[in-house]
Amino acid sequence: MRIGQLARSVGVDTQTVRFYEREGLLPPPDRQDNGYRVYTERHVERLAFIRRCRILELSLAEIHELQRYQTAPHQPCRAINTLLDDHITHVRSRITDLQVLEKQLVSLRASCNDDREIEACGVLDGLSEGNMQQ
Amino acid sequence: MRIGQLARSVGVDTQTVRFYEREGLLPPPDRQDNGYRVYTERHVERLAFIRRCRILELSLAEIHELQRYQTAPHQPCRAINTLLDDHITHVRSRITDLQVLEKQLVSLRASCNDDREIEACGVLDGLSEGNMQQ
DNA sequence: TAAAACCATATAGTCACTATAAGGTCAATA
DNA sequence: TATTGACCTTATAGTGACTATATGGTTTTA
Repeated sequence: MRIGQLARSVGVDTQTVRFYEREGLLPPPDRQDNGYRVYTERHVERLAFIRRCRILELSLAEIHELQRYQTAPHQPCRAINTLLDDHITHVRSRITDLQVLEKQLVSLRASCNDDREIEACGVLDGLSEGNMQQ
Repeated sequence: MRIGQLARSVGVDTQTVRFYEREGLLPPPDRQDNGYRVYTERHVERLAFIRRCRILELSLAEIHELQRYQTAPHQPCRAINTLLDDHITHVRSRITDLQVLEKQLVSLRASCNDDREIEACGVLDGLSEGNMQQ
């Protein structure tokens, strides 16, 4: 299978596939005589793994770490669970941050309506004066 | 006032101040004979405005747009409100995405405990098998 | 046979900084 | 006086995860 078919089958761009290879996330495949990359089912699985991790917004470094664990099947899996726990913590903290942000934005928005001149705009005023509760 | 004092007074790095100048967000200040930048109160206000916008996670492009509006004080301010509404929409949609993500991660995490071998790790298994509900 | 679709590499751009290198300026101290 | 330290300058590269572009070779299809 060539790079286009691999990419389509997993739903990424061919550029992204080459990028993952450069980053060491996807093993370099064999080449045809013309230099074209030839992929196997193993590559499809490996790329699909990366894609699923990315959908969960794991970083490439975290995916790398997971791949390293896969090469030591008889080690305890605590590190994997920890990695996921840390990621969950990260996601939750980002949600909290954004919820605070949303409140601030909504409150700022409430300080104006559409029928003013820019000079009197409550939003611009709120951004200009320092009465923001950090 | 020199760049260090300006930066400290607003809580950013001097590099960031120069970066904003290059990006056209902060007007180029006068220079001393030795080439040092000299800032005024106006610059402090301008930088503080940028900083407050950044705390609300407005992009530099959006901040630029707001600054353009400021130069036309008698135009109606609807565009400003719209910019903020769009940003609120963006933040809300990101929150929703992350909440979905969190559920998926927690469910994945529940499929394992710390006492297994990597080979049998529920988390790794969940990432490897394609039974993810997108 | 020619066009379309595919493949290759290399390089630059995105965003908002942050880090590093290499050097000039200035005031206070040894 | 020399030197240390804190400041300032510019230029360039790195971050993360791609995405876009340029340039050219190969294969497939009409």
